[in-house]
Amino acid sequence: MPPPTVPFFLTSTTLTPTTKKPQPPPPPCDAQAQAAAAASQASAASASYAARMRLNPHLALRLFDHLLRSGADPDPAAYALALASCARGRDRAAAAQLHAHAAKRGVLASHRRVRGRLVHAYAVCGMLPHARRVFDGGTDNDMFAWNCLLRGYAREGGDADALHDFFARMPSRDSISWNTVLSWCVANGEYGEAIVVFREMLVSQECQPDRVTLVSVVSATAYLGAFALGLWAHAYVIRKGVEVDEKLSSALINMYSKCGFVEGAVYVFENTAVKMSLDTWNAMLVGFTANGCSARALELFTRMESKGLVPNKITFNSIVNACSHGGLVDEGIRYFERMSRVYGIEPDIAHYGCMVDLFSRAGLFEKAGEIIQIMPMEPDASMLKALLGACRTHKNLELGKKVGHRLIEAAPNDHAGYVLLSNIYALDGDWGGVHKVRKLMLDHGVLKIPGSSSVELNGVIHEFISGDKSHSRKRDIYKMLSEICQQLKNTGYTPDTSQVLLDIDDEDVKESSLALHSEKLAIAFGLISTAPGTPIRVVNNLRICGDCHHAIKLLSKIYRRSIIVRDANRFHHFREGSCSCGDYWVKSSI
DNA sequence: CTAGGGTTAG
Repeated sequence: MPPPTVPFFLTSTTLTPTTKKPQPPPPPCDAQAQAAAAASQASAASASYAARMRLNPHLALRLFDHLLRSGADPDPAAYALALASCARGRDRAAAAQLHAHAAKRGVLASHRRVRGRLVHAYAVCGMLPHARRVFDGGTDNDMFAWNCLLRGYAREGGDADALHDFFARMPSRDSISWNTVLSWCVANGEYGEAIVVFREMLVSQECQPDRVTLVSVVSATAYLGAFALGLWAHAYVIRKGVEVDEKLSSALINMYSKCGFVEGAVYVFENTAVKMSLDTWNAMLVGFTANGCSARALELFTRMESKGLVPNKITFNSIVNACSHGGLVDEGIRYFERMSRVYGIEPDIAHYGCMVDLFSRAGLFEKAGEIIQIMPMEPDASMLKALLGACRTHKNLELGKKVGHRLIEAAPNDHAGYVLLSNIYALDGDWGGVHKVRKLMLDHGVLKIPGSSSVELNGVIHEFISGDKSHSRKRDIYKMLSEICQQLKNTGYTPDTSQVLLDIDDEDVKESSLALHSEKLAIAFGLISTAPGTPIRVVNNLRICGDCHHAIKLLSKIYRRSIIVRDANRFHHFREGSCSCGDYWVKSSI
């Protein structure tokens, strides 16, 4: 809801509510009379209206306006309450007006609580320079003001250096200060940094980490796929008796899911004593879906409904995707229809995208086309990507070429369209087409993203890129790699060079470029640095390529290891020569 | 009831 451009308390002379939906509890039945009463009793009375003012920001500002109009001299508490309302209603203009009043009456200089609230209001309204000026006008700022300003620096689009600088200059930091920085790290993709900051927090001994701290830390380990760190964080929670509420339990479920350890997620889900929110259920559902446990996802959905929980958009997105993954076309249609019929949720583009994915993955391209026809919006790039991927899998070359060109038009800077389209031409044996696409890609200045894979060992993350020679154990790794290649050849495996899209004519070079894919390097490293039988967990930045997928299936059998690869968006649990994805998610190399 | 919390397919 956009904030009104002019504050109510300066423009309106009546007290007719302008908000369509007053927040519960309802506003007082006779607001006008109360406001008049408030005005007549002047500042002494303002505190007695505190409770009511807190409930409704707009009313609070109107009451304050009446105080001013009556010529009263509002006390600091009245300013503080009115400013809190500005903060809640994100009312920039009102904050500025109150600032002017408070400054004129000298309240600002003498009352740090008023100053703190003003810093707060400006910070949450995205007016950092204003917040800074008010803050700098005081000499006795409290932790509240410091933390509010810190939050202002941590806002979206803020300057990271300025944030860190301000944090470092704080005279002292409490858990809220640390948590503000940690959540900034997670929100800005600085997951490794989050771990570093958390370590600094522990070392500083300034304060105890709490459940909010742990949400950020656990989430960072989830993104990194840093399983040992994630386990350590969960152990820390248990050891220190950190309270696990529904947000922390969701984060833990998410962490175990994103590390490919579904049973860990289930453990947290089933054993968390707190009342679980819909988000907790959704986290578990997403965990099952991403790990290819379609049947368990469907069961969980049934359990949700029998408990009387009301599923939301995310629930349906996830459940339709579980159907898509499991090839359960009819069930997917049923859930999609149930969403709007039973729960009144209008499908958004993501839901239509899931349906296109569901149909096209199953080879039902006419059905996928119907969805695109009936939906009230234009297909987006991700929908075209799903469709195009399926065209490749099902060798629907004619449709694939059309969709491919459309995708490149829609997302010219995304390498996915070029890669998929050139795969389609390659399948058709149309090498001229392949080269044209490659040229198009170069013309647009689109770069291939280098593949990278990481393995965690004793809490340290070892990252490899294709053909990487920088690791300290590179000699051992490459020795292992050539042993691996030999073992693979003994089983009759031949490298699948058909979709290597480099401009390479020499088959040998193509083969060796495949052999040096980052996931193979990571697995070679995993095999030589962990005890026999230990599962190897690999985190990939891209989708796994078809050749690696085939090779890793064999390796899991040859070396009797379970190998868990987290891809750009899914998991592959390799065990005894097969993969949990049922070969449904394999993509070509790039 | 003064500040800090993640999650949605491909």
